[in-house]
Amino acid sequence: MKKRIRIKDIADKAGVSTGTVDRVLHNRGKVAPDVKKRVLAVMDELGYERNLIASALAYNKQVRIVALLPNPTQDPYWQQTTDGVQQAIKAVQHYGLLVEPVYFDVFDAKDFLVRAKELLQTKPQAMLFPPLFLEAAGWLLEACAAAAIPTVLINTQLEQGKSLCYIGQDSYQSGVLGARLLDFGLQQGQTACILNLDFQTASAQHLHKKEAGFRDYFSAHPQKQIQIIRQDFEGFQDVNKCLVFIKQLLDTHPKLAGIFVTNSRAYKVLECLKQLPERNIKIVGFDLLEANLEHLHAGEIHFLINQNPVEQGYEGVMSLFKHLILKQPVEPLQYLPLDIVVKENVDYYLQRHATLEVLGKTL
Amino acid sequence: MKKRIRIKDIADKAGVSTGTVDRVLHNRGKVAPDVKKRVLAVMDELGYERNLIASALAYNKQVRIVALLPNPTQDPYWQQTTDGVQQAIKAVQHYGLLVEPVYFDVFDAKDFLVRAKELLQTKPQAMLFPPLFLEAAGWLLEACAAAAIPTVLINTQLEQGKSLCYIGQDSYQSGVLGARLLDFGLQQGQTACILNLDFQTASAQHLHKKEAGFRDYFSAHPQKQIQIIRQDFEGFQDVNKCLVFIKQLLDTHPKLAGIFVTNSRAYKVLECLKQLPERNIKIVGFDLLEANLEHLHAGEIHFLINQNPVEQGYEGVMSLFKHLILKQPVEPLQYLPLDIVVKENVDYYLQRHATLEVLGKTL
DNA sequence: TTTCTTTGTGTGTGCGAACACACTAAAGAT
DNA sequence: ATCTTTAGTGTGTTCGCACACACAAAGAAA
Repeated sequence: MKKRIRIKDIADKAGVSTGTVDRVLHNRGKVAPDVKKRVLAVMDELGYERNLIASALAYNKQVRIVALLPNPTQDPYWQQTTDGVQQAIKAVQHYGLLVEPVYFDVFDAKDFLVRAKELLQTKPQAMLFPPLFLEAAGWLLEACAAAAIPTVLINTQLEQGKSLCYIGQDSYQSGVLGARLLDFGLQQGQTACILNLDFQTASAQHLHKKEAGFRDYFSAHPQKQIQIIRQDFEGFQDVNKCLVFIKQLLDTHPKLAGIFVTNSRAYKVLECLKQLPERNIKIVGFDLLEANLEHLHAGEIHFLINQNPVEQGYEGVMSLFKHLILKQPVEPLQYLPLDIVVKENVDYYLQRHATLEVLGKTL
Repeated sequence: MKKRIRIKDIADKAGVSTGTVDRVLHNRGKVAPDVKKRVLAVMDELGYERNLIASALAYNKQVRIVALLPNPTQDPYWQQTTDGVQQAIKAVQHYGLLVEPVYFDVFDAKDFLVRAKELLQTKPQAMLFPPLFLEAAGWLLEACAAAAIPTVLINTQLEQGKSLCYIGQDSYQSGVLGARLLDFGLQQGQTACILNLDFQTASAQHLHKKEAGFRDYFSAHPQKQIQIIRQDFEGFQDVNKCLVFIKQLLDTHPKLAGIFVTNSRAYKVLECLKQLPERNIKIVGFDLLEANLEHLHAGEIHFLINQNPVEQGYEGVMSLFKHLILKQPVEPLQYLPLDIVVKENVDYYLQRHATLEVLGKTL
C-alpha cells in the first residue's frame, strides 16, 4: 500500500495541529492566511487524499433527502425507477443518508407542485426528481436553488446549471438509435410511425428530441425512402379507444411497417395489434417492463431500448450520497447507456437489476 | 436513519463483552458453546449488520494479491482488461489491497505456468487470472486451492467450484446473440461463417461454446436456410497470410454473406476485405477496440458485441476487495451483459469506461 | 499443594477524520 | 484599568469495529 498521507502528517510537516489542517480542509475559516497557505502547500506537496472511509465514519451526521417520484402504481416504468431508489435506500440508510420517497400523480402537474411545496417546508437537504412538468419543475429548481438545496434530476434532461447533476438517457440519440433499429426491419418505400403514447404536457420536449433524432437518422439514410409520420395519442389507458386509434392508423397508412413507440408503452400497441387482422409491423420500444418482455420473447417486439430506469433511481440517490456524505465531486452529466435489448441478451440486463450492489457500488 | 445495531448493543443484550461478540462474529473460537449460541440469537433478533465503513477502517491490514494477465502489448483486447484492473488498483490501493499485475505471453502456455509458479512462491493472498490455457490454468487452480489462495477467474469460464467467482460473458449465449445479429443482414440461402482467429490451444472450449450457440440459433430459425461454415485461422498476425486466407474463403464460398468473428479481431478481417474486390459481407464481431470502432463508424462492421473487458478487470479486482477487505459475500457467477453496440450507441459505452468510479462503486 | 496449561472473557488501544471545546493573545469597549 | 470579544490554534472525544493483551477460572501434570 502506498503510504497514505494523513491529516496528522500534514500537520506535523506544516508545524500546526490537526485541528488547523481540518479547518483548512473544510474551509471553516479562522485560519491565518499565511498558515492556510502553508498548509495547502504541504497538502499539495505530500499529495493528500481524504480517506473516504475514515471520513464517512467520523462524519456522523444524519442527512435527510427527498425523492419526489411519479406514483409507481400508475406506470410500471416508474415502478422500476422506484425500485432503483429503494435499493439505493437500503444501501445508504445506515451511513447517514435518510431518503424519503414521496409520490405525485404522473398525470397532474398541480399535484407535483403541491407535493413539492409541502416538501420544501420540511427543509430536506437535497431533492431528487424527474422534471416531467416543465414549468413546475422549473419553479421547483428555482426554489431549491434559493434555499441552497442541491437537486438531482433524472429521466428528463433540462439545461444544466441549476442542478447538481442529470442522470438519464440522451433523448435525441435514443431517437437516432430507435430509427437505426427500426430500419433493419423496413423495406424500400415503407412507412414508419413515431408514436407518442403520452400526454402532451408531460415530457413534451423530451419526446420532441426523440422525434428529431429519429427523423435525422432517416434524413441521413434516404436510400430506402422511408416515409415518416408522427402520431400523438393520449387515450392509451382506454383499451377500446386505443384499438380504434390503432386500427385507423393502420387503415390510413397501408404501407406502415414500423412503429417507434417513444416511451415504455409499446405493449399497449401490441395489445391492439393482436386483435386486428395480422400485419407484419416491426415495433421498437423502450424499457424492460414485464409487459414488454412478454412481447419481446414472443418476437412481436423487434427491439427494446433500455433507458435503465432502475439505474436512474439508484444512481440518482448514490450521486447524492457521494455529494453529501462522501463529499466527492459528482459528474454533472451522467448519460446512461442506451442498451439494445433483444430476446437473446435480455437476461443479463434483468440480472443486473437484481444485483445492484450495496457497499459494492460506492466505496 | 434506522438506528443501527452495533456490536456493543449485542454485547449488552447478551450479557457479554464486545470482545466475545467479536470472536463470535469472526469465528475466532474460544467462546463457550452456549454463549456463542446466545450471542448469535441476539444478533439474529436485533438484525445486526456489520458497519462496513467502521469495519474497513479498523481492519488495518495490508493484503497483497496478484493479477496474472496476458501481456497487454500483444493484444488490444487485453489492454482493455488491464485498464480495468489499473482503475481498480487506484480505487483500492489506499484501503489495504495491494494489487500486483504480472503479465504472461498470451500465446505461450508455458510462460503462463512459469509466471504462475514464481508468483506462488511469493504467497499472494489471492489471485486473479483468465484461464486461457486449460491445463495450465487447471494446475494453477489446484495449486491455489491447496495453498488456500482464493482465485477469481475472468474472461473464460471453467466449471465452478474451484474458484471464488467467475466474471465474464456467457460464451454460449454470445454465440446465439451473434447469430441473431448476423441474421439481420442475411438473405435466404446465403452462407454464414464462424471465424476463429485464434490459436486452437488458447480458449478452445470457449470458442466451441460460441460456435454451439451460433449454430443452435440457426437450427432454431431454419426459415432462411442459412448455411453455416466454420473456419479456424491461426496466422492472423501476418497480414499476407491473412489476405490469402480470406481471399480463398471468399472464393470457395460464393454465397458467403456474413462472418461472425468469435473474438475481438474483426478488424483483421476488414483489413483484408478492403484489399479485395468489394463484396457485401456483414460482419459481427466483439469488443470496442479502437480498430474495431473505426470500422463500426465506417459502417463496415455490422454489430459489435461488447464483452466488457474493462469491467471484467475492474470487477474482478473489486470482487477480491469485497472478499478480502470488506469481507462481504461475493456472487460466484457474474455474467456481464452482452451489450449490442452500433454506431448510434457506442459513445455511452466508451464514456462508461472513462468513469468507472472509485469509492463510488464499492461502498 | 504447587505450577503450568487451557479455555473463556473482558479491557484497552488504534484506525483517520470531524468537530466540539478550551485556550491564548490581541484588539476593542466601557 | 478592567472586561468583553474574536481571530487563531491546539486538545480531546467520538464514530464502530478489529485485534492484541490481560486476566480469571478450571483442569491437568508435577
